[in-house]
Amino acid sequence: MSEIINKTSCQVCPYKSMLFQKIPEDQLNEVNQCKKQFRFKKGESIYKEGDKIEHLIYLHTGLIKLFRQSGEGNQIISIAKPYDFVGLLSVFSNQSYLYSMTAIEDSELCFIHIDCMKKEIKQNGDFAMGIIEKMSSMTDNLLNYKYSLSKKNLRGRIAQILIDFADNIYKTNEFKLPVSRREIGELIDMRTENVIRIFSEFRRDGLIKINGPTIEITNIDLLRMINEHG
Amino acid sequence: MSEIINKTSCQVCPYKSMLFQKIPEDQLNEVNQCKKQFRFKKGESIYKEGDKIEHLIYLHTGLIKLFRQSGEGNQIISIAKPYDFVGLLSVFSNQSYLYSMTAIEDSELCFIHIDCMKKEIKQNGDFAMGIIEKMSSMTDNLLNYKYSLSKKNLRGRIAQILIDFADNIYKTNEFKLPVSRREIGELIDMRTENVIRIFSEFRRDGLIKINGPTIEITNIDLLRMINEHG
DNA sequence: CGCGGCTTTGATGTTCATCAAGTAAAGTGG
DNA sequence: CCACTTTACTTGATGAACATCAAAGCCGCG
Repeated sequence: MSEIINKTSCQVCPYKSMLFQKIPEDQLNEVNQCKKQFRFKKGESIYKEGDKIEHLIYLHTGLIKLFRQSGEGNQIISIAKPYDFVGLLSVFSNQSYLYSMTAIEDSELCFIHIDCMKKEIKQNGDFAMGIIEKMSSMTDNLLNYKYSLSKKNLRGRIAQILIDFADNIYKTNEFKLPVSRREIGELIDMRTENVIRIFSEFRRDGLIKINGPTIEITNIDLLRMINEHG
Repeated sequence: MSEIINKTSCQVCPYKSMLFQKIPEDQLNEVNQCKKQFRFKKGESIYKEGDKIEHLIYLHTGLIKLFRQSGEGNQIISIAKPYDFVGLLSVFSNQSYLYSMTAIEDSELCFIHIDCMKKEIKQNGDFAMGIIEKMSSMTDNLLNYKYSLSKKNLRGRIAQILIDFADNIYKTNEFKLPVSRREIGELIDMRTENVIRIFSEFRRDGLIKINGPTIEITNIDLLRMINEHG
């Protein structure tokens, strides 16, 4: 089960976001009042599609998947990593969450009450502008990511996701995959069988090594080539 | 060539957006000072990818396509219709436009200087909150649209775009297509030949009539079925 | 008139989803 | 702790959907 943990005061929080740096001392105290910190274990559900939106979630450590149930089989929208505002893009236009969220690694999260955010936005123009800029760049990134995926063939998509894990999430060429083959398929829109097939192909061709759940990228240059030209 | 046209004062503008209704009289006068109105003819380019961002564009009448050049062949991101803020999603996080914009019908646009928008956001919390809500719902819609497209087969995609034109843009079952077959392909991610093939198929099956550039939907119920189940 | 762009149809090939079947790993209850 | 069930992983065979290639008609425009 998720557990509540002691609050770090925003003033000294090591995860203090660029955004909250724009808030003066006294207002930051208000934010402190309306936030809670939680720890979720790998596999635990944080919110489900349709739950009432009450908090904006800021991810300190861990990984969260955002996904949507669509008949048989889910669709993963994105994977949030530390310093991300999880689901920021839709919290301000909906009464309830459009996506479910589940921790895919042990995670620590800061829950900030949405009314508190709104109040802050209304009374602090710089903060509002910061939120807008953040939303704007998140949208750009998401669209870019999805568009570049949709143009690629299957090998190119697998290459992209491996590079993404190595470069942007784990910052190393050897890492433990936090998602199953099926989940990878749900994220980059292909069948589980083909995810496996191309992993095997990459292994045979010496691009990666697979040791149980851990992946080591052994030829990142070629992988980048496949990512670009796939 | 595009021509500048006389400004309507925001106070009495018939296109006055939900957003600007939140701005009090005196501040609205400031907005009036920093806006220009233009008329563009069908086919005219408004901005190109990479141009410096100086204005937020609000579409009064007409249609605008947002697209991106990607090597051979463009990719159409979306088609903006009256009362849309064109490109709102990325104007606040970039120095230059990520997408090109071209009028695909004769259009009238209101150009509001971006600095003016930012100033308004900072000094008016309700307005800021309005922009945030607008961005949030635009992102939701865009993602929904693209996801529902990507899951469909080609017939389903053509059905969706026809329904979209009929329901959301022209509000009638008979309309003149503002885009070529190739552009339709660029929007819903398929080859020109297949766009044509499926149009012909739909014509043979009595779903639509094609008279030169105009399309008449003759069996919208079946078209909706194909849209849902394709 | 001839050139280029848009449209159309047919033939062919590739990519990927689907189906099938089997192994390994991990959770479940007695 | 072991039988049992379920879930993840893996490989091969087949077929459907779609891209690609080719060729020709149409139309506007210089």
